[in-house]
Amino acid sequence: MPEAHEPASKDRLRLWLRLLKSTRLVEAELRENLRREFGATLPRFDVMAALSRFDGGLKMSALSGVLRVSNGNVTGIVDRLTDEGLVVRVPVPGDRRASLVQLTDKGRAEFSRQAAAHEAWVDHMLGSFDQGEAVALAARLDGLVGTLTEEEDT
Amino acid sequence: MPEAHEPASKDRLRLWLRLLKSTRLVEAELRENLRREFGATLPRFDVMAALSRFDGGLKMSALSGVLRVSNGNVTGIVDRLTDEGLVVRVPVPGDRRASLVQLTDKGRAEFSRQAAAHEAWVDHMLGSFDQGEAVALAARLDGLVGTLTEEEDT
DNA sequence: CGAATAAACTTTAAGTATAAAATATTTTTG
DNA sequence: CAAAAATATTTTATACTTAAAGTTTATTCG
Repeated sequence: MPEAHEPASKDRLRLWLRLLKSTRLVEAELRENLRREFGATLPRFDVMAALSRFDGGLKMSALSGVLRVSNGNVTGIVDRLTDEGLVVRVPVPGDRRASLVQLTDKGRAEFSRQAAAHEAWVDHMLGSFDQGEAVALAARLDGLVGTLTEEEDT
Repeated sequence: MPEAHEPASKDRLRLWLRLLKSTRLVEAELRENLRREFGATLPRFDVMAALSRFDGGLKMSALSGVLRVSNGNVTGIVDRLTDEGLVVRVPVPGDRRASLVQLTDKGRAEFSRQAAAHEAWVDHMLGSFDQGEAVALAARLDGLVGTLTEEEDT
């Protein structure tokens, strides 16, 4: 009796566990580096990164949508960034419920230092992927993101 | 003047962002499913999964090592699993500092239900990877995990 | 033996995270 | 126009997370 193949589900599970483990390793290292080099955290970096991609700033709800974290969560992170003078909440004319979060000059300067270091850390950690492999795998994962986000909107 | 190639670091950064986004999407879905179907959470599932792989149980420190989370973190999760009657802390003969965490019968039964559902969810979400692709990518990521963990131990 | 060191855990403080409820403000509609 | 529904955000309650400090117990070694 020939050996049965393992079901594909087992291999997909293994793939998921590897994906999770590598992501967590990289994330932990980035988190630690941000803390050590800048006294910053990953969530704060993520918020600043999102704001730096949108001139004019983002509303709280847009921010939580882009980052895919809950509304209440963003409130706290923006509060702390505000305390540190890196972002400001600007009232939205015509809608007194909403506010626009923007990077301050200080925030922009700080973010560009952090972003440069961040890119270098990632480049080093993923150095075993040559450029072609990086492009190909990124595209493949983009496909996955596509199927996952379509489904969710159903 | 010919267009300069983008530096590899940009492509590695893009790869990292995709990796992060796909992992978070899958993780969020698993978290939500665990909550909805079992009233459970991912950290609790992870602890039970680790315990189920080691008959005889694990010491707190071993658990935090396997899961790569801090000591103090494991304390809280095990506390809650204990309250729910899914695990127990058994004293280690000869070392009154340590204790061995073990799944109870109830914990084992509960975990096997959750694990089956978990595998099916992952299989569905990663369904766009055929078996060969899953095996190949898992191997590639295993290599990445290797380089990342070597470095850290330096 | 006894002091110093190490090991196993827990506690604490601060930050991050979610879901759900509460608040305030628009917009829609009967 | 006023009641109802929808939006934008904050608050609350609970859980997870880490780093650092603290407690208790074991081990080492002078």
